[in-house]
Amino acid sequence: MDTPDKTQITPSSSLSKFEDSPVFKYISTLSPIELAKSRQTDSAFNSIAFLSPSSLFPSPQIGCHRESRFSVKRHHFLAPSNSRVLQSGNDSNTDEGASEVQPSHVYDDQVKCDNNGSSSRGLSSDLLDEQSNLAIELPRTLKYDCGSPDCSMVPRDEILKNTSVEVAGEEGSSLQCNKDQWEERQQSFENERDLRKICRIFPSEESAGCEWVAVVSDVADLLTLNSSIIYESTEGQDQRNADPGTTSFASAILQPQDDSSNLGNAETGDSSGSCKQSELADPITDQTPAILSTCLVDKLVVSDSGLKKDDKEEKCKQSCRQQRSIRRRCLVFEKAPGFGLHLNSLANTSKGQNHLSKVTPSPMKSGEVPHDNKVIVTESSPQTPATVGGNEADQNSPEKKRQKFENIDESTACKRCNCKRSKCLKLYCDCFAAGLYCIEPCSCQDCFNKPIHENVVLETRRQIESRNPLAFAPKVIRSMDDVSDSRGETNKTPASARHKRGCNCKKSSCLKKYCECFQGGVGCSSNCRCEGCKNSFGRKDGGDESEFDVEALETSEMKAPEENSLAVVISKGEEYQNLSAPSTNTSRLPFAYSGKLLKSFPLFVRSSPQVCTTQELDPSDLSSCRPKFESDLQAIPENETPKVLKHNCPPLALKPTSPNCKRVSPPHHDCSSSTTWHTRKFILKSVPSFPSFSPP
DNA sequence: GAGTTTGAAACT
DNA sequence: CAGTTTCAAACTC
Repeated sequence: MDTPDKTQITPSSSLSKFEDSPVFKYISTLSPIELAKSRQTDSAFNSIAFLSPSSLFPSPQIGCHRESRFSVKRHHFLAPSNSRVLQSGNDSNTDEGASEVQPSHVYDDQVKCDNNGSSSRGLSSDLLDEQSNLAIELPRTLKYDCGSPDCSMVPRDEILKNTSVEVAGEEGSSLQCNKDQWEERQQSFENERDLRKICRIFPSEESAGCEWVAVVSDVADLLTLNSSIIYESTEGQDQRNADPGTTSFASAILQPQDDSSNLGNAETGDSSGSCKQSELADPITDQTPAILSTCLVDKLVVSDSGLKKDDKEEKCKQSCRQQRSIRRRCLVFEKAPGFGLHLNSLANTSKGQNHLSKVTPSPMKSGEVPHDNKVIVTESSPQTPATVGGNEADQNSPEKKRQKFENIDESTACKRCNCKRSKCLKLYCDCFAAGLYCIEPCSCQDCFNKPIHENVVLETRRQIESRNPLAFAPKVIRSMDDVSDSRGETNKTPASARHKRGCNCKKSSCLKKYCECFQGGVGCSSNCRCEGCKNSFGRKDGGDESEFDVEALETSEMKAPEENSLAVVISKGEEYQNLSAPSTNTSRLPFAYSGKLLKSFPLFVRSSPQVCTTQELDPSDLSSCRPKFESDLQAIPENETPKVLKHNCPPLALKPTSPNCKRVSPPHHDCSSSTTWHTRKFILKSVPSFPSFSPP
């Protein structure tokens, strides 16, 4: 994407080639406007390669962080339009944009000729690869288009028009059409025809933003999983190339650094440009809630910005110099019935997320929800660029990975798999089970759970779900009424959570993490077939909260210390309602929460409304946190699970991981008493609130 | 770090 | 559905 060659390609050179072509000559005979024509094609290319970036992220949040780059973008997209006035080469920015665009536009023409205006679905992944950069950029540019109710912005119109021309694929001859439409644009910028074309192409739904995702997903065959890839500049391109067409747009957006060095420098010509990109980190963070709201009905966006303001600039520069980027994992689930995502992985992030605490989680608005079946999970690796930057040489080394993994786990509770024989295509693999691609921190071997093997992953998931439709469903669920399960039996764990299927422990007495119930921080239930259950969170045989004395909690804590923090996160419930409310239009299995990977996906989750943020809690507050009790939220009657999954926001099984949260209070009271809750608790609408932690 | 234990997942 | 095998995490030394 950021191949150095692009910058070397001067607009004049590529342009001259194109102008020398017979086609161009022919076209030029049709109109006196020549240069504009070629540029127009460039824009068209962008459009065709990435159908509806404009619609992709209608929500303002995305736009926010892209905004800083808007000027750059306008050069890319407006310059062509203006090129009829501008001379190429006059503006370095324009040059930059032209250099990037032009090579592809020729290709675009070829594609159009071949496909005769076919939609981007017909585009090969290779094309997308080549244009991935543009794909990232275009949506950013177009954020204004889709995000703004006001269409008055000239740049937007221009962009839309440019986009519409080629994207619509309605022209028999794209070039001819381009010319014609371009002339029309010349005559009137208010012409909405093109815009309406866009609208046809990208249904103007509130969730239109997701159309873009859908488009990408089409190429990716329903599911686009973008792993957050920590790559170096030399590897980054390879990596990107290795992920044909699957580069998550969302991922890219959430991760401006990817092209910061590219575009940022393009605009400014120096490192400062990239720094501007880095400054986007906060905006990105701020956007998180919005992103969540946009994608979260049954979509969870988990991402983080790895940069802190304090070090932001310097880290930015450093990262720019090193040309390092962290690509956030991004999962985009299209309408793939039965595809669920384990959000297990979402927990564990107490640290390093403070910056997110500043973010005011925005309850998801139904209108902000993109298409129903899209799930966008952007996982951000907790590592900051600086952190990442340390691992240049041996990232592939298993030991290095493990070390890194462990470091990550410590600092950010991010854990990845270590599969050796399953190819990470079985539920053994935590990553796979969580619906996530394996990424660099993983120590897996022969891993197929990567975007490059997307089809394999998808097919495997289908197979697994064909066997067990709930295979990717949450494993730990919270009781609806705090006390009753689907059969009316009483579950009285403090968190009212139970492992959906129950454990089958024989030797561990459900006191070790071998036990999924214990691991999930929930008590055993009648669903369990365990023997000698001594689950400190609640025994199968009726042990309940009464057993939750401090001693028991501490015991459990010591055995599963990492799970405590999340409990804090999940407390206070109003927003969970918010979370669940919009999900009514979801039709896909929710994220699945096995609980194992909760440690893995720290950061952004907290910023989301669904997942309470603990950022603002003092460590002391954490001490009053409940342990795992609440690590799983939603009570889903066993036989009703599918229904619930459809109509409710996916329960978030959050596995606390903070090592810091060493102290755990008895379930009933303490949390409230000692803690000023800045966090939210997650409670389903229909689910009574957690027992009040507040003093009576 | 290597080896063992454990129980879920997968297989038969 | 039950029994067995495979697998990777958890755990121990």
